[in-house]
Amino acid sequence: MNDSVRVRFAPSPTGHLHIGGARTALFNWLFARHHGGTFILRIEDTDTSRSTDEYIQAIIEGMKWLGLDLDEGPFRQTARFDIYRSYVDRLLAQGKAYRCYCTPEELEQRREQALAEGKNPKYDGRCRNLPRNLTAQSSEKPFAVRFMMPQDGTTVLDDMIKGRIEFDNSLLDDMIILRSDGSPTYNFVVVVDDIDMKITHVIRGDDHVNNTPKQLHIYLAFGWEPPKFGHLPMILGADKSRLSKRHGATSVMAYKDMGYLPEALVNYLVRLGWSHGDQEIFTIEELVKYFSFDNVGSSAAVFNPEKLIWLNSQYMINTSAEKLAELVLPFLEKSGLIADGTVPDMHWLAKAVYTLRERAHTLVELAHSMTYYLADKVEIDPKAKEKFMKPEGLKLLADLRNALAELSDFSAQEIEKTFGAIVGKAGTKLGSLAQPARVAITGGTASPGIFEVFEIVGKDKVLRRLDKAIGGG
RNA sequence: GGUCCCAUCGUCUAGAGGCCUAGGACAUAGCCCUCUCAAGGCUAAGACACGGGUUCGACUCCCGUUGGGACUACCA
Repeated sequence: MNDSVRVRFAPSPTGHLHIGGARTALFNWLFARHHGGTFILRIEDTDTSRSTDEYIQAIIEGMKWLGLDLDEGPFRQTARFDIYRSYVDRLLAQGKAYRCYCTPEELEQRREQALAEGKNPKYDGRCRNLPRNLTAQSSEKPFAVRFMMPQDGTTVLDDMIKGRIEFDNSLLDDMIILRSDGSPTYNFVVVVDDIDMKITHVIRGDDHVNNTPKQLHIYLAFGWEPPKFGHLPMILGADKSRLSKRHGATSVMAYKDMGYLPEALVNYLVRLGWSHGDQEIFTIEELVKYFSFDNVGSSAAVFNPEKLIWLNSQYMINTSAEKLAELVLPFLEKSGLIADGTVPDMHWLAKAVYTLRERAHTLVELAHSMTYYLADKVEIDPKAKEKFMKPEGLKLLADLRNALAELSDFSAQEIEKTFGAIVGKAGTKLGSLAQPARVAITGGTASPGIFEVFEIVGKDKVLRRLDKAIGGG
């Protein structure tokens, strides 16, 4: 390969950036970065009835969040209709395309009939051989433009991922390249644009494999050298059907809202179809360095949320407490634990986050688990109370409370010594004090080390919660 | 229906004809660590879809069967 690699991600803005699209974008991006090439975003909005500006923004936002930076674009196809028209005219003039006066209704009817008779619903080519003068005369009638496909022979696609694939030309339809409203269609514009933008490698989902021979013939008709193709296998849901909303969240930004780190999602997505030996966790630099289509598999992959969660927790553990504190802030505001606009003591927050980061799998969980650090009061879980708030425990708690009140240095270290002294005097194990203490301060039976928790909650709140617990609250 | 693609543990995958008694990761179970919960460590269970070839030898190559998926629009 050389340094002039140019690739594009070409979504249609009919929805948010979803998991499958994100992976296609990622593989394009990695390929471009690996080769020091150019990554382009092209918006395929020729279906004006389904495309919206809002979704264009959503797609850009999703890519930005994932860190897939653009070198060129976004280009919009709706801004290029004149260009496509001129190419259609060229084909028409050369007799490589023709006007079709069949109406969509007629076409649909014939299609259904063919299907009902078990025949191929291929266009019958009835407008193919209309005399030229007739087509000129009836130009006031609405027409679409069809591309004249070869009727025999085979077309070969040499795919970077799937290898050599042969197609029988007789099965190819004279597809419409220009609708009767004058707008061009996908299979045509994709070719014109890929040439126009000097795309060297077309990397897309393998739902496009069957489009490729049609597109190849358009390259041929213009005398253009086609780019290389790489068709990525699909991502499926747990039931092995195409990933959709039924399988849970599919939009990339939904994962942001659920508290995933973009690096974790990227790492997860890249392992769907690509591998580098036994390695599971990669930095972006490593991905760029190692990425190659030699290691891209050709079978579809099932999206497995559990592994994503594991990866996310790995990334959280390896993110600095300071950084995590910043990241969790919006989630704390969202959950109401911190009032909007209030700036907490970030040093304190980082300390709190540090104790929790290997216990939470997502930022949402992290924020939620900080309740007892941030809230004024905690609610005691009835089951925990019943199990640990027995007379012996309460007695120890009272001793603890009195000793703690004397502490001027309310640090984990001093707190631990205090616990030790009380337990030692009572001749019991640490657990018999630590658990009641945990329940009193956190409201539950699971938390980080109790000494750290005490320090972070702070002396005032600790004493107050202890008092309340001892008093039977 | 037709065309095309795909096929290793439940899931993601390693595997380039002998390195395979099929490796790793997630999930599951047990143990260890331990103030609880995690994290971490160790262990267990768990797969080459099936049938034919080719070969001295097939997870690996070929063919078929079965199963899954995609496409088959004046959608992209």
